[in-house]
Amino acid sequence: MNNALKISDSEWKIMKVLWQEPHLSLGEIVGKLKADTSWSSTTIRTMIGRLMGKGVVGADKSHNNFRFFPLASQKDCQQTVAESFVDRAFEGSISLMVAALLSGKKIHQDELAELKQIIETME
Amino acid sequence: MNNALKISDSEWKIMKVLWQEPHLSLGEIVGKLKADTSWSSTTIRTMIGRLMGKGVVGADKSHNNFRFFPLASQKDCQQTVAESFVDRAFEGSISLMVAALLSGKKIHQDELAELKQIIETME
DNA sequence: ACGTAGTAACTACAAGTGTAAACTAAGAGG
DNA sequence: CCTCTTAGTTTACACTTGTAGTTACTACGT
Repeated sequence: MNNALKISDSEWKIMKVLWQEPHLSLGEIVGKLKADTSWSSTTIRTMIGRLMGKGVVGADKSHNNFRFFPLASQKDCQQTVAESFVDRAFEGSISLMVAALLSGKKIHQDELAELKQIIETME
Repeated sequence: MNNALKISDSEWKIMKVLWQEPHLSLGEIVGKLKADTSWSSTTIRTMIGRLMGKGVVGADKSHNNFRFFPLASQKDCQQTVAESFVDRAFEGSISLMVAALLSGKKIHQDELAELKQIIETME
């Protein structure tokens, strides 16, 4: 995912399913997505095709049908999009973004603790 | 900006100019954008029109031409987009996102210090 | 009064996104 | 062997985004 490819919102949902469990068939992906979307299987298939076109999803046809799997790791994709997001909306400043997020209403105390820990393990 | 409006990448650049200095004419906006884009003035005008359509930019026609100004504050917009971004890419976990960002190569020590401070002033 | 510069307003158009129907092939079950 | 279910493939279509040309207006300076 070094290439600056754009994964759209909807496509991202499919990637999440695949990251969580690779090598799924179309039907299985549809099943997993039933929960948060009401996309038809052809819709999902279209998006998988686009993701393959973007080189972030691969397919292998073992038996009769394809099984799809991610070609880019979630970590890499997350990092890439996070960086470009921070650049675009916060001039690259992580702290500005965190400040904006923390100023929003509901910050769990846990979240703060975790954050603190991450930063400490970092330096 | 409570409405979940989408401001596209390019539009965002225009908003930034307007946030930095409101009440600019088209020509002035074009001037400010010369630095990082090579958009023609009609292109910019088109985007301003779209932003007005989305209700995030207003115009007042004082003399002969319009002066544009933001109707949504940068803070609000940043918070909105940051929240939706974290939700989409990191399941809402700020710490996950920060971890991803910090694991990227170049983290300035300053950045870390600032972050730490933000978190401390927070609890 | 007239050209010029800056704008407004309208139109355009390709690529990307969201969403899916339709048609087809092919294995699974009876 | 025939039908049903699943999946693959093709085609579609509206909306958004990026990008801009064209045409018409209007104040401003000469």
